Amino acid sequence: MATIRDVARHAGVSVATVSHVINGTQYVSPELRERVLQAISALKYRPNRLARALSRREVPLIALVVPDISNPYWSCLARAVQDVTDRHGYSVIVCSTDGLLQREVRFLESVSGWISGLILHPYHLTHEHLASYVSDDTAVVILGDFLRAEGASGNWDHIRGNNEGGARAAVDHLIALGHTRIAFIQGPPGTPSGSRRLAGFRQALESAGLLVDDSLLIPGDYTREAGRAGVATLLGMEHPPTAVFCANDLMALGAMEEAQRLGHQVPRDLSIVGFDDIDEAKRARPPLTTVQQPPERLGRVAAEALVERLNGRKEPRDEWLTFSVVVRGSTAPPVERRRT
Amino acid sequence: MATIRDVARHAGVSVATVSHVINGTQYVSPELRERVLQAISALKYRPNRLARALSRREVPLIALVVPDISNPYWSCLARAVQDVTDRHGYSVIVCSTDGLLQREVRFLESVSGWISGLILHPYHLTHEHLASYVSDDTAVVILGDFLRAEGASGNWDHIRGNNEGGARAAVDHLIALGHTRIAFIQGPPGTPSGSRRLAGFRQALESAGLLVDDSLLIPGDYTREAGRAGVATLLGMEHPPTAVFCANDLMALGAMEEAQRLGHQVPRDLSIVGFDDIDEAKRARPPLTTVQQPPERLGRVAAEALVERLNGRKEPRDEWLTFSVVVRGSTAPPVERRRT
DNA sequence: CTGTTAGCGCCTTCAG
DNA sequence: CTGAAGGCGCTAACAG
Repeated sequence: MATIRDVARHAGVSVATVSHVINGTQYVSPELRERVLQAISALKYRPNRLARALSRREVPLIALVVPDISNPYWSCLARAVQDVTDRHGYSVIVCSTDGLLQREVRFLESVSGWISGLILHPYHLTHEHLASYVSDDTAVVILGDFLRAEGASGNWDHIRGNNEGGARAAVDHLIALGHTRIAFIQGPPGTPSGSRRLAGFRQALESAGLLVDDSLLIPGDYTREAGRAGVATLLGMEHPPTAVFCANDLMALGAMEEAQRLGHQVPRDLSIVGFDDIDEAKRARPPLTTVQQPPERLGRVAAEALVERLNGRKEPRDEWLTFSVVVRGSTAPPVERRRT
Repeated sequence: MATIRDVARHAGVSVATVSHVINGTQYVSPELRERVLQAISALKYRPNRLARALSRREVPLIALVVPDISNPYWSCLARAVQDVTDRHGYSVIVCSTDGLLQREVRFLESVSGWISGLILHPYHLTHEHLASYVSDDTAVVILGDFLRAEGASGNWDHIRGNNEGGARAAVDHLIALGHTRIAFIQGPPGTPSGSRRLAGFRQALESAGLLVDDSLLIPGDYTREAGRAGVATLLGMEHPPTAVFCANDLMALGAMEEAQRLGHQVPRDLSIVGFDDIDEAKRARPPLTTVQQPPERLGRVAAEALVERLNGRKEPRDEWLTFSVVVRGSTAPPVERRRT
């Protein structure tokens, strides 16, 4: 590999001049510039990015850590992040942790020192982990709910949706339709978003004076298959629910497919509500009623916050994104009501 | 940030000694070693990985480029790759190109210089692109079919499955069951795997003396939704096929779901065959008959090839993985036959 | 065994 | 406007 010195020699100029024509850091006479350019292509010179980063003390790489990249919610968010950061000259390294603390930690460990910024949605990661694996000069944006220790050392941004409020609103919608026997297919146990959505579910029922039937609280993990399995369990019960709220769209979609496969009609026999509003939700048949909290927006906002911080902002930013319930075709009043 | 020099000063030793205790490159007396270790933790010293990489002339990062990370086939492969490379001290940067040449190129561009190895499954990328974006000292393993130009400069490894043979075998299975009207839901147009599987499909029909009905050649793009849409088209025809071969499992799964949703029974009314044997295939109802070419194996073999190359192997390696048809519950003789 | 020293490849003052 | 020289932080010979 040719070095900048080889180019300088070949062009008969100094390394400084070569550096200037490459980076446009200073005016160079057209003649010299031309000679340098020729030398560069003659030698197939490519600047060594490591050396450049070391010297400039900046790396054009940022990392994005999400729970499950095969979930369209996250792949969509990833794309949104890249759209923003690309424009500012940063490339993104994406990691899918599959909900495993070990992978969250391992990834941070492996990229630490190679990146100048980090966007992450922690599942199990705590404040301590973050503080110990991420150096202070790394810009950090946290996505979603995350326990921030008191007197936390990290100066990090924080962008989140309203999991509790969104869940409550979704269930309120079901209750308003007349449902009283409402099931919940949950998110992964122990995760912030999972427990907040569960809390919202409970609140909605309680403030409507309805009992929370624990047998209608089905475990899940945000995958399509969990939705399938969950709905199969529910529909096999003696007194199946008339509506089910799923902690995310992917499970709702799976639930809907499985319910239909088992010969039930949605929403006539079973109303289904999701959470997120991923792209597929509106294309499902029937289109899915869901809590809109689009990944594009979250990704964009997070990426913009990160770029700002990379550009020198110091004050931490803490932002709550709004949500709304989008009523589509997968919800309707329960059959009993209809017949009265 | 503390540097190695700060540590040396703090411990009252030379930088070389510090370097040696960090890297274990030479014996250091227990006493000094202890002093160094203390200095390190006192100063919260973390070696600068950039500087280390520059000096050692090796980067512990490799890149993996796949068409669509939200497809379980690829996320599974990614995991297999990481399992292997982790053990050898390399971290993996994954990129999903979404089948876009622009993204293939852009990613290569952005990681070039930051990685010491590369595993990729090109969709549109040509030999020239690769040669121009990847420096000669980068180890490269190519996955799948890829046109290798004559007199190619790149010294690259090549691991691939047998797309054509696998497709042919799958269709042969359908033919052996007695199907004569067989549809094909295709892969993304213009991609190597897509066209090879189509070729295999054609060959099977032709060597059985069956006509290829172009109206049964449905476009697809390896997504679940394409499978759904494709089967809906097919089942809406005047003379629907009795069997459909899908260019990958995800489409086959989508096709099966949609067929069932529309009230058809699989395999009684429609036999379905996939390609890949992803994890979900065996768990579908009915379990999917498919061409087994497991992503774990491909990922592992590719990663091992890369590591070997990183360790100095020079001769290019060119390997064809074997496949087999796994007959499960989604295929059966066509109804007409049964009744005779 | 330990310390000194010369790079790794690039950027960046700072004279001229 | 150009070039010489020092430094980014670390590793690796090579003396001692």
